[in-house]
Formats: sequence, structure tokens, C-alpha cells
Amino acid sequence: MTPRILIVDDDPSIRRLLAMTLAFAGFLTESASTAKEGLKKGSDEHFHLILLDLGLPDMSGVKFLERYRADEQTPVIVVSAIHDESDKIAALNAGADDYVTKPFNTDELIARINANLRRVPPAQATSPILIVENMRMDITNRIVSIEDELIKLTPKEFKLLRVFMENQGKALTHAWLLKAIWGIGYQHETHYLRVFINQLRQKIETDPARPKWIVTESGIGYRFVG
Amino acid sequence: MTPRILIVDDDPSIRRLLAMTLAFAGFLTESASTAKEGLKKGSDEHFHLILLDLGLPDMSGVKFLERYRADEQTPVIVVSAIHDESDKIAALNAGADDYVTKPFNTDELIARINANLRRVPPAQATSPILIVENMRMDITNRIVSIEDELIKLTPKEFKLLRVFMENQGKALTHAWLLKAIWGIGYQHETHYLRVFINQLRQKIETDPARPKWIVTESGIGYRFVG
DNA sequence: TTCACATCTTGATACTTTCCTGAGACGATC
DNA sequence: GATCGTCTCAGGAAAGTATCAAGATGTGAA
Repeated sequence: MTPRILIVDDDPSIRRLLAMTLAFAGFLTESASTAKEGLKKGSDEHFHLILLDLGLPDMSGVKFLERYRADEQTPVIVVSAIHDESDKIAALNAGADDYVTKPFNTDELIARINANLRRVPPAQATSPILIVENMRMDITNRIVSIEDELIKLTPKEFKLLRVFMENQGKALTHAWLLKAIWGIGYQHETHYLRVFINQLRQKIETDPARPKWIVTESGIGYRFVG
Repeated sequence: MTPRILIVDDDPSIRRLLAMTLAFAGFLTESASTAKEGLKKGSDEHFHLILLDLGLPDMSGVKFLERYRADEQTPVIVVSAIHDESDKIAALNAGADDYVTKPFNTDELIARINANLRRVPPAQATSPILIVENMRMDITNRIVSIEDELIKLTPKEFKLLRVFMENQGKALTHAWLLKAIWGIGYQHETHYLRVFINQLRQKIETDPARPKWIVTESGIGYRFVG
């Protein structure tokens, strides 16, 4: 399985250089130009490793690592210019796994990436198509249909429905669902959930007021029944 | 349907190794020992994928790709020795879809071949004419028409529309589309895409402000619906 | 070569969708 | 009919998208 790497760097030319170098070395890459975007991508999708440039415009490397390390353990390699030494040390202390200084030697970078990848066991693969009665969800192509009719969902709605379909029959608590969709730190914002459950029901239930699929487990959470 | 793969490599022992490996993995193979022969076979017969060795005696990889990409869309995986870095980057920019460095791991090679085959739907890959409702695209002659009316498209617009028609119904991410049109290293330049989507819509949609064919999937990318 | 033309890139700005949040309605249970 | 948990609507902030137009780049003809 080919490792996926997330590049977080604000300089477009360096992003391209890194993307190409890593592509040559046999990795799949995604990139983000700001720390914020990097955090979002990092929590939305699975990556095997993150290349983080120090000196992003919107957030310090340390802050990024602190936020990121709150719920993920993907290895992070810091890339930094030779001057910001103290920043680099702080980043390592904040949980970076390794660092490379700019301008970097590509072979060395690749060697370090491989070394860090070896530390982490391979992730599990999820099945690409989920079917529950006449509802069908093709995850990779993002196609959700009921009776062959395409249902248009926003990213959050899609994520929510996916979690439901992957756990059909089980009662899922508010806290569990919130963590699955929004990540750690939102366990008590039950209201988000209500609103999105409502929206999902509007889109998939024949009679949203009397839901057939997403049933409420009062005091607990919700259950998706097939 | 068994995928057909064309191997272009001047080293006979590597040709044989590749042919055996691929045959064992269930592919049909043909081989060519020069770029010229490769181009000829590639245009005479249909292949689902091409394995191209960099450093052929009679033509650079870049030249091959430029000539080949002038009228074919078949995925090309570059195989190269670890040196000549700049040549490799040039090859990717010229439109290679992926690459593997020698010496390669055969399992990885097969995985990459399968991944790239997946990008182009087999049923339509064989047909030089794509039809979706009243829209018709003749790939070899680069002609697109709607209701028998000719639509004039620039090269990039054509490529974009083609990718859409070959993947109708699926939601295609920005990154995926950028890779398909611009190649590796442009995954983040979402703005290009917006401009070209807009231009395409102006040309093919009856009401470009309320697109019927190219629908946007906010936060994800675009979907071409037939 | 130089020019004219078409295409591609980039920037600025207007616009739309999605998401968050507050307020009130509803409906069970006691 | 009071209380608790849940549903629903709607306004506004933030994120994401569309569109226009000017600058760059490339290509073929004179």
C-alpha cells in the first residue's frame, strides 16, 4: 500500500517541488498552504506522515503540533530554514518526530520519511460501497442514492451518513457521534448534532417527522436501522 | 476484459522481466524496444496502459510523452533509474501519470498499474467516441458537438470535458481533477480549475449560471451528470 | 525575426453554500 | 402543567465558488 503524505507549506514552488520529489519516491501526496487547512485535511482524511514547514503565516509550528497531536499520532517531519533554530527546538519538544533543514537534500528527506513510516503500523482499509436496503453509498465516488435517485449531501452530512451506515443497528451516543464527525473537543455540543440530524432526515427520510432510518434513542443518541 | 499493457524499454532483460511479471498478474503485454516503435504500436492498437522506460536510445521520455499525448489519453507509468532527476520531473510535467524507480518492487508496480487503470473506465477507454445524452465527443478527431452543433474547445477544456465524460456520475475532487489535467504537483491550485470550469460551462451549458451537466460539490469538487 | 492571435495564468471582486448558533415549539414523562 | 430532552426554523459568519479582466506565455504566419 502506497503511503499518503500531507505537505503543509505556504510557498507554492516548494509545495510543487516536494510533491514531485515525493511522487518520484513513490508516495501519494496532498498539500495544504496554511496551518488551518493542514489541520482540517489531517483530521478529515488519513495520512501516513505529515511534512510541516515552520514559519507558516497563520500559526506557529508549535501551535500546529499541539493542536494536531491532540487527536492524531501520525508522524510529523518538520522542514525549516536554517535560521529559526529555536523555533525548531520548540517544534521538536512539541512532538515533531524529525526535522530537515532547507535547502534539503531530496535523498535524505526520502530516507527520513521512510524511517519514520516504518515506525507506524499500516492502517486498515474500509470497504468502498455500503448498501442498506434501497440506499446505496459509494464512498470513493461520493455517490449516495435511494432507489437510484442521487441524493446531494454536504461534506458533513455525508460524513454523518457514512458513520451511520458503517454502524447500522447500533445505538450511537451523542458524544461518540460528535467525536466521529467533528473530532475531539466537541463532545458536549449536542446541538450541532440535532441540526445536522434534522437536515439529513429532510434529505433521506420519506417522512422526516416520522423517521424510518435515523431513529432517536432518547437520552442516549441515535440509531440507524436498515 | 483483460487489460493490455505496452512495455517500452530498450533493455531486453527488463522487457522480459516485466512481461513475465505482468503476465503472471493477469495482464496481456506487448513490447517495443524503441520510442519510435512504441509510438507506432501505441497508435495502431489500443492499450489500457503504457510502461515507459526513461532513457531510451532514440528519444527522450519527454518527447515521447509530448508526441503520444497529442492524441491519446492512455495512462503512462514512467519507469526510471534513480539518477537523471531533472529528466524525471520533466517527464511528469509532460503528462506521465505515475512512475516507478528501478529497481522496482513487483507488487508495488502491479498495485500502481491497477490504480491507474481504475482512473480510466474500461468500457469507454476502448471507444474513441463518447456520448452523453445529446453531447458527442470524438476523441481521435477532437470534435465535440451538442445537438449536432459544433463546440469549439481549447486543449485544456477538451481534456477537462473528456475526463468528465469518462467519469460521469462520480464526484471528482479538486486534487484529482488537477492531477488529471495539469499533472502531479498542482494539487493545490484550485483556482485554475474554477476558471476552466467556468469557461467550459459557458460553452456547453444552456444556462451557465444554473449548470445542468457540471454540478459543483461544494467543499469537494465537481460532478458530471448525464 | 516580428507580429497577431489564441490560450493559459493570475488577481480582484462579487456571489453562493455550508456551517454555526440562538430562540421558540413540540412532545413525552412525571 | 412543569420539566426534560428533542425538533425545527431562521439569521448571520465563515468557507467556498463564480466571474471578469488584465498580464503572461506560447504558436503559427508573414
